[in-house]
Amino acid sequence: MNRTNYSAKREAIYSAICSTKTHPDAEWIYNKVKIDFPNISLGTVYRNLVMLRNEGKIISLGVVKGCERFDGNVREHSHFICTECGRIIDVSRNFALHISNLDELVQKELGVKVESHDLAFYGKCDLCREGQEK
Amino acid sequence: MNRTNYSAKREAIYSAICSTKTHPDAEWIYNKVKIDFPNISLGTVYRNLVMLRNEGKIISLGVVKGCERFDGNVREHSHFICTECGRIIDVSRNFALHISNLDELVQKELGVKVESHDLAFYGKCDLCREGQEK
DNA sequence: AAAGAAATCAGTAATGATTATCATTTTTCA
DNA sequence: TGAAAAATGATAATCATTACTGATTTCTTT
Repeated sequence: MNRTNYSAKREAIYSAICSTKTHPDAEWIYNKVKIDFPNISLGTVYRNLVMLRNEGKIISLGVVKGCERFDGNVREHSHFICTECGRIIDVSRNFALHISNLDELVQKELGVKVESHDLAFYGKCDLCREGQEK
Repeated sequence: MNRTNYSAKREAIYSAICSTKTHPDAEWIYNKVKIDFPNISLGTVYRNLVMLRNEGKIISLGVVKGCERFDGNVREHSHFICTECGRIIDVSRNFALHISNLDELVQKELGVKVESHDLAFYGKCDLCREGQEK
């Protein structure tokens, strides 16, 4: 198997993700890292996102409006996703107690191995609501 | 505003989605409808998926392995998604009571309008587990 | 410290799902 | 029925992501 070598770029990518609560996509991360590494390639960002995700250092929040979004906060927490602008906001209230025991129920019912779960809320964020005052 | 005219193809697309529990993607639906409408275009499928979703007759389950997946069952229910093969399985156990009251908490905390939520479980399905006997 | 091996990278081409376009066909309703 | 509106087929365009390749960096073993 391939080992993992040190990479300053990978560290910068990870730092960029952890530096924000915007749950960025590859392009955002690329532009952020570019400040310190002007010659970085977008392909390098994508390649390292896969590696960081496999290592469990970041998680994917899925595809929102065509772009995959990432989070450096790997502790269990829920998100609100605005269906209008695509903004993703952390829900600080912890719902783990409500859900963690459900994993076992799903495993039993379906005969599968549940490794994670995700609770997301969808709707209109505050900015989009006032933007259309409704 | 534009009205919505009758369309036999749209009905067939909706029927195709409701005829299966596989939570299909556009390509699957296209091939299914093609049996009865050999000249249907893939673009028509995509166009009608948008319309059916806007009407609330189907829901999107998000992008799994690069393809958006759809469900004709719009009643609240959770899904298990296999991270290996992309299979999506309905969870029959109803968790609505665990979650519905959380919408309000999220609205209060973030000042947003929550319109829906989604609880998904991820892991390895029975087939993928035995396929790698582990 | 230096060399060879392995991993990472930049730059660029390729991929593939989805969307847009437009001329033609179908549906609606007066 | 016939004109206006909506839907469609065929195809081109878009755009996020992946694959490729030769150069560069990191690691290991002297």
